[in-house]
Amino acid sequence: MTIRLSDTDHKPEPGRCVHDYQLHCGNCQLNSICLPLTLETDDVEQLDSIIQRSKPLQKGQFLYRQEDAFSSVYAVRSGAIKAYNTTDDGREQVTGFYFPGEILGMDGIGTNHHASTAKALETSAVCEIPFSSLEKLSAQLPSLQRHFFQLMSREITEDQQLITLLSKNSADERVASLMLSISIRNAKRKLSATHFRLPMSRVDIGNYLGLTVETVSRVFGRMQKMSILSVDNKEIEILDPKGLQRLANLLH
Amino acid sequence: MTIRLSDTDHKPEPGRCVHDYQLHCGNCQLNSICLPLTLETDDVEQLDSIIQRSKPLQKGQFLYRQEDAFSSVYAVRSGAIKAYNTTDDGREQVTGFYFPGEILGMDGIGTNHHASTAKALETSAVCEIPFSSLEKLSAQLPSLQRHFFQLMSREITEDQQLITLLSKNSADERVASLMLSISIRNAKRKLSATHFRLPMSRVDIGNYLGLTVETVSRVFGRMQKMSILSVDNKEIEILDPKGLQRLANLLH
DNA sequence: GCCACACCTTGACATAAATCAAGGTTCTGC
DNA sequence: GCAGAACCTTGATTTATGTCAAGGTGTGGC
Repeated sequence: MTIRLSDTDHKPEPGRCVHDYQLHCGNCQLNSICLPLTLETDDVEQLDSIIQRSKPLQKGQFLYRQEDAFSSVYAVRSGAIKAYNTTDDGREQVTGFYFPGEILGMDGIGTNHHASTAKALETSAVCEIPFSSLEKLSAQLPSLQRHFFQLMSREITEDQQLITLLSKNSADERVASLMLSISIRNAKRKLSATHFRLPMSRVDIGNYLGLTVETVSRVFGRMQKMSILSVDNKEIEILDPKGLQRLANLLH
Repeated sequence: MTIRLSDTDHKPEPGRCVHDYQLHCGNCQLNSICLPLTLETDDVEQLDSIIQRSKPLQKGQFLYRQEDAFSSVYAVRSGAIKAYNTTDDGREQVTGFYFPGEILGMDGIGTNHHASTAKALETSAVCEIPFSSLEKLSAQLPSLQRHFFQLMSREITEDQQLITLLSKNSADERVASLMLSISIRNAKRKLSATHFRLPMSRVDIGNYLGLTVETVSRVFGRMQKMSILSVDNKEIEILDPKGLQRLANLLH
């Protein structure tokens, strides 16, 4: 259960693909949805130089824990991470799922301590971006400063959409919205928008959406019966995208 | 229903207090909880020079509306503002109440359009902070950049706390938490932590907390019966702070 | 290849909060 | 100071989702 981020003695095995460890922002396929988005080539190199890449996290390992001192934000390179809060009375609330190209950890900036715990849902690689370096570089590169402000702002609007979902929508609408969100985010990464494997358990989905496992399971059952989804354990196929949007209440 | 922010021909009436219109960040009593928090005297003056103050908003007037082009963030100087999202199907979700010293409008940075509508709950004065100026100044003043990153981060963690509240807590716990939040924010402004007037309606409270008006009203009734609160319409007195914390589930 | 455990599904029942309904109170404009 | 509107309260009833319970399925370790 050790965090391996600082482990640097990794030697690529002969004959094994090592591109993960030679990756730079400039040639990363995710850079169109990640931090370097709006940067010029020279600026990307500067950003690249502050980013630390490391060995992948295994399923169940922690990227950071609630109350840990905050020092970096992280970009997911591969895999999937869940972030969750633990309340005083020990209950957990999943606040987000992070897929490749997405940034997490910004909730620690305000207090210098992480306000949530981040855990790998499957084997995942992340880029660590030391915040102090990011701050300095941001002051020099207006487009980076702007971009980071925008990322944080988007995190705010996404949280507010989740607030609305939890407060106003039925179990079916919530699950449909999550499936659509994952579908859209897959499409952005040039993956199938209609056929994917969920990295998280039903418990995690329920926790994120404010529902019990049983309810999530029943909703999947109903959607399957309505031929909107085909659900085979964690394999999801969206059979009727319009129907799913209608269920999510996104189609007038 | 006009927004009066750009109205500048105000002439102080003789014998009427005009200090609102001569206020600077340097002498503002709220500056310990507002933007200038960590700035040196010279820097405060620079910040002060970009801030636009204006005539107060009357109750019901809009500071900005969802979809409006984003150009500024706002600090509340007096009164109270509510922010809410309107969904595609016309339902509203209150995402926050903003009191003096608090900053709103940051949800517009990500897309250059406001993601919510901000409406005055009572006569309110605000300071308008043009974002382009704030960005430029932030690049020059590291402590301002840091402070603004922190403000956005705190907005994220607060939204995540609301997510947890909506997802995991009962009606009583939600209402108790809101009362405590208002009490704590009042204390920060050197106002009474135990006796205050709610600027928002029961409908707004219910909307914010994901409850109906009837439920909110019944919860207040119950708390009154338990001698935790004294509720006289919008006048609230916290009779038993410990009891309220226990109800909010914040006391082990 | 099998055991154990975590994960998922389905059914029966309980319940918190929503909905529906009616009446009371407070505020606002004239 | 009055009329109308907006706001708030309280009661009776319904309902979506939670809880409890039991059994099925997939998966990783040995």
